[in-house]
Amino acid sequence: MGRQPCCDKLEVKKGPWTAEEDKKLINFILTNGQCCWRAVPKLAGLRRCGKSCRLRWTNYLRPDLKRGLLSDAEENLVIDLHSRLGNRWSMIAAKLPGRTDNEIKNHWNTHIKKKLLKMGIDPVTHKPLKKEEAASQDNSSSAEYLSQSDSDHNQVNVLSSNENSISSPIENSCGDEPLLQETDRRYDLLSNDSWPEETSLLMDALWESVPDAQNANYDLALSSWEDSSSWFLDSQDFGFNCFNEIEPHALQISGMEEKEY
DNA sequence: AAGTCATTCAACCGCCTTCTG
DNA sequence: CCAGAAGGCGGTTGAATGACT
Repeated sequence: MGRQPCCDKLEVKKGPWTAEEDKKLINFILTNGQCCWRAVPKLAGLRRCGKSCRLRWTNYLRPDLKRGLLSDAEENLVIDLHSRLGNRWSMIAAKLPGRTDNEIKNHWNTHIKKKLLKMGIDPVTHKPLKKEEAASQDNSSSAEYLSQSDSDHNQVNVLSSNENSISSPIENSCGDEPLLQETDRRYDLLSNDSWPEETSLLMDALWESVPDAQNANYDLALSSWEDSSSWFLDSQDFGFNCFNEIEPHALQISGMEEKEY
C-alpha cells in the first residue's frame, strides 16, 4: 500500500485559482501568518490541498515578490549560480530577492537555456558544446551576446567562471567522488565568503535594489504589494507602498474586486 | 478569419528531507 | 532510534496566449 495522499483527492479543487480563493488565502495568512499548511485550507475555507495553498502563496501571492521578466543582471546571476549549484532552483532563488524557484526554473527552461545553446554553451555543464555542434550554432547571436558583455563585465565572469573557479556540478558528480561529498561541497558554496567577488557584488546590487528584501523576512516582509498582485495593481488608488501599513481587515473589505481569469 | 504550431508559465505530482512524538 | 506526518523541492504537464500561415 502506497503513501497516503496528502489530501482527500475527491474533496480538493484543482486548476487555476480564482480571485475569491486568493482573497481567502491572503486574508487567512495576513491574519494568522504562515502556519501549518495542511490546516490552512480548512481554516481558510478553501477546498484546496495544503500544498497547493503553499505554492500559490510562495509563487504568486507573497507580497515581496517582483513580477515581470528577469533583468539582465538577474539573468547573469542565475547563469552564474546555475553553473555552481546545478538545478537547485530554490537555492538560486534564495540569492535573488523577490524571485521564486518556480519563476527562475521556468525562465531558465524557456529563455536562458535557448540563449546558451545559441551561444554554443551547454546549459547543463556550462562548457562549450562540441566543436561540430557549436559550429552549427548561430555565430551572429553569439557575437551579439558577447558584445553586450563588453558593457557588462559580469557576463564575462559568467562565461569564464568555470574556467577559473569551480567545475560544473554535473562533471563532478560523474567522477569517482561520492555524490554526498559533492552535495556537501555545493552547500558550502552557499557561504558568501566563497563567492567570487564579482558574483557577490552582483548580488549586493540586486539586494540593494530591493530595500525590503534586505531584511528578508520572507514571512511577511514586504516591499511592494502592487508588484505581487496584478489585480491589486488595478486598485492603485489605495497607494499602499508597504504591506505592513495595510490593515488586514481593510484588505478583506476593500478593493478586492473579482479578478478576471 | 480560421487553423495550426510554438511558447510561456501556473499548477500539479511524486520523491526526498526534516520534524515530531 | 524509529515511524509517520508535514514541508520542500525539482520535474513535468497542460491551458492560455501569441505568432505564423
